This record gives sequence, structure tokens and C-alpha cells, in this order.
Amino acid sequence: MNREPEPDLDSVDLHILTELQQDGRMTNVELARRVNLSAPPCLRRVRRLEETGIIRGYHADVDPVALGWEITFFALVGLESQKQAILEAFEVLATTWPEVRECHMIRGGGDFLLRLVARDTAHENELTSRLTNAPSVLRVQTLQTIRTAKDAAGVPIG
Amino acid sequence: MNREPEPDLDSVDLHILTELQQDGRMTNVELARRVNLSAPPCLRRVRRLEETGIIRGYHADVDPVALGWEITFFALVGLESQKQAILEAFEVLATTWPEVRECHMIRGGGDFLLRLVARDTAHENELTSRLTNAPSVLRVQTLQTIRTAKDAAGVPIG
DNA sequence: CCCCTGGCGCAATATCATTGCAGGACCCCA
DNA sequence: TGGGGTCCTGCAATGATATTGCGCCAGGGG
Repeated sequence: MNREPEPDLDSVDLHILTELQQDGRMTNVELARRVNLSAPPCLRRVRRLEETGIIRGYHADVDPVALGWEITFFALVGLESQKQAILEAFEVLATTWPEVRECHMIRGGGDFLLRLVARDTAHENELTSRLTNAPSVLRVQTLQTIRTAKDAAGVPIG
Repeated sequence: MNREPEPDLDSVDLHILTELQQDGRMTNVELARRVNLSAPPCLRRVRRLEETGIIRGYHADVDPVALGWEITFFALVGLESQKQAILEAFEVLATTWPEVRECHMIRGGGDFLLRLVARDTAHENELTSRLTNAPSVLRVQTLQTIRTAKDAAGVPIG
């Protein structure tokens, strides 16, 4: 997990990242075949990518609806102050709720963009009002997703 | 990939989902150990979760900054019409750009929320103006992430 | 021209994935 | 109450994979 220098990735590394970003559970043998390498050096490259923090982990992509999370929505939250303590207090609040899946501080001051899931409309309303009534919260704009046209894993490579 | 009935997940299935959501590359033997099952039934359960579409896939989580994507930002795009053809044209545009990683249509009409990555500020500006100048685009509000307090994979389970 | 470094492939071995099979729990219905 | 399904488990065998050790080759300096 170092954080400094030139990662110095060659085209084979980028190819590996592309493949694992697409299918993180591919066997090493299959991966090696796709990047035209034998298994051992391929595995060594993967390990190096993991150790340097370029690959941060692997995650199963679970269907929210199948687990009863019918609604995914975003919330743009404005706070009444940009004081450090207030920002941090809100972050603690947000990261504590399990329904909050992402919490991004937005440049420009005092705003956060959240991604949340809810079991149904009532639950969504409840979450929204819990947000609205949270300390220091000035306004909450909810953005409910009705269709996701693209949800690409990770980043473009190459 | 069925789409209908009761998934009928028991606590072991939920435990499996929790573990794989956390570490999608865990070996089946390790997973079985964690959920207190022997390897074969554990693997059968995982396969069933994959086949029913509850597990949609596995992805390596690649560090954007390590690959030169210094900036992650969101864009809230308003279109001048909610006509089907215009919405679809915008979706095609958005999903075509590699820098657009997510594209969500927002309830309320004519708005999209995008997540994008950019190599640097100049690149971000270029993307923003390309969005602003795209056909039917009325307004673009960019929300630049300066800190991500939480970025949880998937959904809460349990 | 030789040495050092780095990365590769081969081959051996430890682990893991996958399949076939037998047994137990549960349920329905006679 | 008891036979026959159904479903799911664990054990054991077998084929694949992951992992390690090692020798080889290419490139960059002295």
C-alpha cells in the first residue's frame, strides 16, 4: 500500500487491470492466457498490483433489488457552515448509517453528495427527513434514480 | 438471471454475500470456513447466487489516481426536453464517453446525474464544456469530489 | 566483454474446485 | 404412523489452480 512513486505500469499490467476490473474472479490461469503470459509471472504481477495499492480489492456486485433495496437515490446535502467540526460531524453521521453507501464532500464548501438505498418509498421518505433534520443540515435535494444507463466498474484503462 | 420470484435467501446465503461483497476473490475453501459449511455446498450456493443474478459479477477495485485519473466528479445535467428521443440521444452520448463511468436518469424529468473521471483540471474543464455544448443540454452543474468519506461496495445485508 | 538486475517459463508440490454419492431432516399425504 | 419425495449436507475422489524454486535470457553499466 505505498503511496509515492511511479507505478511504472506496462501494457501487460494495464491489460491485467482491464481483465480483473471486468471479472475479478477469473482464475489466474485464464488471466495469464488472456494477457499472453504463463501463470507464474502473471500471478506475480497481480500480487504486485495488489501490494502497491493499485488494486484496492475485489468485490462481488450484488443486485440491490434482489435483496429488497428497491430504491437507489442520491442526496445533495447543504450544511449551514463549513466549519471543520461541523463537516466532520456530518461525515460521522453519514458513514454510520448503513443506508448511506457513498459520501462525497463537494468542492465549493459545505455540500455533500450521498448515494443511498432504501427498501421502499416510505423508507426513502424517512431517510430524507432524517437527513433534513440532522444537525446543521440546511437543505436536502434528493435525486432519485429511475434508470441507470451506465454503471461501469472502475476507471477507463489505456 | 431470472427476474421474478422470491429469492428465498437464508442466513447462510446472506453471510456468503457479505463476505464476497467484502472480498470477491476469497477462495471457496476460505469462504466455506467463514460461513461454517464444507466446500461443496458452499460452492453450490455461490453458483446459485450467480445464476439467479443476485451476484451480478465480480470486479477488481482499481485506484483511479494510480492510473492517472486525478479527478472524480459528478455532473447534474438538465436537458431542454423530456422527449423520449432526446433522453435516449443523451444516454447514448454519455455511455459512449469512456470518462463517464455512471449515468443515472433522475426522477422528475429531463435530468441526469453522471459520475466522471478526468486526468487533470484541464481535462475536467474540457469534459464539462463538451457536456454543456452537447445537443439539448440546457445546464450542467458540476460537483467535484474533494474527499470521499465513505465508498461502500454494494448494499447493506441483513 | 562480463556482471548485475529483472522478468520469463518450466516443473514440482500444495491447495482448491468440482463432481458423484450416500445419509439425514423435513413435509405431505395416505 | 409411516412411505416416499425433496432438499441440503458432508465425505471422498479427481481434475484444475495457485504457488514456489530455479535456471535462462535480455538489457544496461562498468
